[in-house]
Amino acid sequence: MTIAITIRNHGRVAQRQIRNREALVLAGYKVMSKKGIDSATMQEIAELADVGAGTIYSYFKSKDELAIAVLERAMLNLARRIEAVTDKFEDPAQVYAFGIRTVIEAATTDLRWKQLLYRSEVIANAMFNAMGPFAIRDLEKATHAGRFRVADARMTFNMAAHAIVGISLAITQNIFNEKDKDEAVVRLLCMTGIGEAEAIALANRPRPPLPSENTINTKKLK
Amino acid sequence: MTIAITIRNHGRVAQRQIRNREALVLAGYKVMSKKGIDSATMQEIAELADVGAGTIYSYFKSKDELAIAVLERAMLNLARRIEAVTDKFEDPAQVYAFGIRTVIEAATTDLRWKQLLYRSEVIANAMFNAMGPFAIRDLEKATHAGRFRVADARMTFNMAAHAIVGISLAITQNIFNEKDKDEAVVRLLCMTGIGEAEAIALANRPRPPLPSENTINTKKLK
DNA sequence: CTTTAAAATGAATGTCATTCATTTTTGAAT
DNA sequence: ATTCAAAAATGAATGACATTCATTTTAAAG
Repeated sequence: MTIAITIRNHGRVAQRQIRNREALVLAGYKVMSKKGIDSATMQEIAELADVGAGTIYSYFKSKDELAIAVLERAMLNLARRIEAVTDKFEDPAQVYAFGIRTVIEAATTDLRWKQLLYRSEVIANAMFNAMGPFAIRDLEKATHAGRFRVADARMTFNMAAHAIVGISLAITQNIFNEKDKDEAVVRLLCMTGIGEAEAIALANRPRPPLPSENTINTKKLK
Repeated sequence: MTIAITIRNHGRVAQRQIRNREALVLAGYKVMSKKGIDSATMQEIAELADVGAGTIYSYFKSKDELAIAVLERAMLNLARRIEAVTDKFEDPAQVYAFGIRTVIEAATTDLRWKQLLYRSEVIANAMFNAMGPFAIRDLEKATHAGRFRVADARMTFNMAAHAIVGISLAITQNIFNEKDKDEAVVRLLCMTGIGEAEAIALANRPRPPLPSENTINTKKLK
């Protein structure tokens, strides 16, 4: 009897927490993507979420932890949109190539992402955590199919994530040109051990358009 | 007459400024490499340099600008020590390989570097600025010699710098193992377009020891 | 010995992230 | 309905710094 009650209670609390947590992540995303992570104040985020300033700290240990959740949410969302397109691809190598290219495109084009790039170790880690499961799977598939030569897919994507954030940041700061994105993709593909010629061929394949943002594909990773 | 006076005066002032600026960078390096960039306070740096807190701001616009100067100093120092060894190498590809490997080693082994890794976009940019002239030259030489296949050496090293910082940070956080450094070097070499087999061969060449830290080689880059 | 402009100074300011003593809400139990 | 203890929420207060700026110090030049 007591057990049943406790369980029901726990269920309720957990549900409410999740609802509020998501509201906070959403508010955090809105403020941080408008002003940048550093300039976003906890006060403003709390106001937008319509909670007290202290409340955020019941859900996140620190502002950085909130930022991580915000970034992972954004990354996961993009990963799913990518997945919806690459689902139909034959060549696993092309799946990876499309993913990389699309992320660079988003990071350098979307004003909201630009604001988040500054703290690059945070965003690269979020990318690794949220997109890693997809990217690592693709790297392994492609290696298995003999297309790539990757000994440690996890490491390869970890390094790729940092390189992607770095080059995206440099492009938004006009250190490199918009046109240089193709060459950036080639270098990232080279990291898979296929050599330059093959990387160029892969980078030049045509890319289908991405589904719109609010098409939230909740399908699980298999 | 007036002109002569002005010039002499300017010369003096400039000389003094340089001396103090370097003292500040040195103090900044000492404090930041002990406590980390964020935990280092301007107050403590000023005290160590024996100047007032406000004085730092005559030389650096912000704490971040000081951090950049600190990091570039450390990078340039390491670049010169690397240069002293690779001077004698025959294969330009090996010069690049040695440089990469040595930087990863320093970043993951030296306690002072570990403290600085956290702000990865700052350190990656410092690496790009301070070591870039050397690394880009090596990439171009190796490409010219037909060893590498790099279309844009600047971009390749920009991305490599971010990947190096990223993987070094991950190793210090035990996300990856000390032993994984070899594979990291292989991936960075793959970025040059040579393919995995050749990258592995290059990464496995024996490495001579680095000259000690206080051997300040001021020889210019030619 | 003045004058003057450049440098240095460090107390004061302002901006948050974070904390924590109170208040409010919740939901089972009676 | 009412009570009650635990869980959440609250937001004013705190503390930690980066940065500023009105003043003081320094030093070159005449």
